[in-house]
Amino acid sequence: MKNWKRYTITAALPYANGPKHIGHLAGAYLPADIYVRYLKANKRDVVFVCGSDEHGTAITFQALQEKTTPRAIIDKYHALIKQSFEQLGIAFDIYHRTSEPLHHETSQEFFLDFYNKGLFKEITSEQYYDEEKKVFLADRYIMGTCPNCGNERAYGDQCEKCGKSLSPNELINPHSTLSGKVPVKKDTKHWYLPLNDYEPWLRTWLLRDHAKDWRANVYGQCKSWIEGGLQPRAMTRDGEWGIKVPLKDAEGKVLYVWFDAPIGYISATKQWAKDTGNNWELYWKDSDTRLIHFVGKDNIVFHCIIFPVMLHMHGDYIVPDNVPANEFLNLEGDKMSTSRRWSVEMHEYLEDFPGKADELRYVLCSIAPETADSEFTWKDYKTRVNSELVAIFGNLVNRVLVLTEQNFEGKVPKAGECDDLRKVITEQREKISAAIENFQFREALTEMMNVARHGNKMLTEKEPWKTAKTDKEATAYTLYDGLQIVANLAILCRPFLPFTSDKLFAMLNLDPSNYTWADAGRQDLLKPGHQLGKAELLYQKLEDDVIQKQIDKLNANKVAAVEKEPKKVETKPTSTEAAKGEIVYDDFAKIDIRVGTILTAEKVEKADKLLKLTLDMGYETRTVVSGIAEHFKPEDIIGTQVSVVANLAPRKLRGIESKGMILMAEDEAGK
RNA sequence: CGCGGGGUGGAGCAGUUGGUAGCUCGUUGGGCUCAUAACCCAAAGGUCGUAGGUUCGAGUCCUACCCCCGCAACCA
Repeated sequence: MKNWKRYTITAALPYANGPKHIGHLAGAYLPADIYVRYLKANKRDVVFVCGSDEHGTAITFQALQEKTTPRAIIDKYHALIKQSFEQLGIAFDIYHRTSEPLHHETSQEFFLDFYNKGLFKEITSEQYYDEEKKVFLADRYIMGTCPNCGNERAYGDQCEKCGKSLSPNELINPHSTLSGKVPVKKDTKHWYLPLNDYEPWLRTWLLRDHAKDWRANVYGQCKSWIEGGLQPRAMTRDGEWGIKVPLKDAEGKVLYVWFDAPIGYISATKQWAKDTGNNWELYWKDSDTRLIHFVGKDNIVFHCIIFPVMLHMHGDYIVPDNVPANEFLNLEGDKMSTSRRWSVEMHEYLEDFPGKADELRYVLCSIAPETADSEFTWKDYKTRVNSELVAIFGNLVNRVLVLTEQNFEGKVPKAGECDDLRKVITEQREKISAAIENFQFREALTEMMNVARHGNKMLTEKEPWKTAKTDKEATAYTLYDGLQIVANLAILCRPFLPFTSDKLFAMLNLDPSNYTWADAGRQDLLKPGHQLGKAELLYQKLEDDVIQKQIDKLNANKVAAVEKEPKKVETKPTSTEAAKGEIVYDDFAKIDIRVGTILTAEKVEKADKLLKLTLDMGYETRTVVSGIAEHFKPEDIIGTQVSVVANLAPRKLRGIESKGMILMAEDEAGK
């Protein structure tokens, strides 16, 4: 393995158009932070950079819609996100922002370097332009009639109704979703990165040289992109919000946000170097520097293909040695989404669980989506905190300290010839190190917890509470070892649980800055006679009501989101099923039809036609499974009223109990 | 349609180069009582998506198929 002199660690720049949720945290920031803390505990030379990504059309459009300025939006969310990270212990060396002049300069230099070397391809094309709003329209902001199915609300990139991919040119009667006006076609010139020219280089660097050390999901994705044939990609956009293209004939054009965003890592490093008196170039241009990008799976292509190509094109820069991308973290069975309000935002968690950053870090690390999508549920959160963090880790610390308090007045007793802790803990330390270096943070966390498990086991075996009455010497030896385990835990848990580590050091009356990773395994971290600090509980057990409140909040958010934007799809009850033969009045009279409001709707797994609905019947809420998924999208029918056969016998459909039957249809008038 | 990832005991996950299927939680029984009813021990529980194939031997390699997630504005 290569002996790296220094490390440049990046975590994906959060897009400053809203708060960021715990999925983002689990995907990129937490693993990056654990890795960095581990490296720093090993006294490695490392810089950990991140910052807000503040450009891009989405922010412009959001400002238009909210009748505010892009600047107001980014200022608000930059501050919010930055503070959340701090409170969660994500210890960036610098959290920069792409709106800083330094970043604009750096990005423009990059652009000009490519331009002057003649590396860009200039391509002129026709694009739709909204004359009222004076903007070029992204495909998604154009709506029209689908040439395939006649749906009048098809988007410029795809018709949601028939699923066909479209280009804006195919739409019949296109109009701008911003102004409602008919857009005009205008010529526009852009600069393209000829990714295809670098395919041979990518094949060598990525497909050949990183076939073994990159994660399967990352490697597979990249391979698919490369083998699918790379296309030149526009690196500029029409617009006002962003970094100006530094050319004379480029009025009204800005750099594509994916051109400038990754350069944000470099700008941030420059700013950090300036602030701390370091040389930024060593961290980006020295071949002994290891560059690692922590991102989520949606960012793989940018960090594994586009940005490395840019760095390679420039010539002076190193390229990433690894991109340990995580998959997605789902929430209570559904994909997380800030806009749909189905998420746990970092700042909301911090408000609702003050002082519990480590609890979240622990849970997210133990369920991190390292190889596949994983799932966060509040019930699981509670279980992991209570039966692992509290019961195993917190409890061990507490019992050791309480016993020491009771028997030795809070002073470290004398050492004995007890177990060879040194060997056990050193072994664990090596396991944790190996796991972290392979980006297997879940595994690493488990091995850290095993140290605490070992401590609990030792106490049970030695029974110091019994020997205290008969053999004071034996008690001393046992508690001496117990205290050494706790001290070792303070070191070993530090990458994962930094706040806990600080508390532990304080409780042991030790200065954390005196200890490095290599000290883990020592059996003499605490000297006999050393006075310990005040013991306190590391964690509180979580009660059911706290968790239930979060679940209720989620469901309430879902309903609130529905009320905020009433849906246009209207439905009407019907019960005409004459084709199936007549029924007598008595049969009909048995049917108890009631009106219910759809609170939630979601696709049923493993079923194309089924939707799982939650209905508010007025007198109760009930779950109904209905075979309407081919005709209605879940989000479109939420909030609508439907007729329900309320006394239909409950029946299990795909494992979900359905209590009732929906009667719905839609006619031409939508009545 | 295609491409990438995944499909392992009740739940969440490990399984590196093929050689007796592991871990955490949960469940059951027992022990202990210093500790936040916490801790320790033991047991039950899996035909490793399906069907073929290669091999002395496959969760692990090959083929076909099924299911889930992603690849599509934004988004880890």
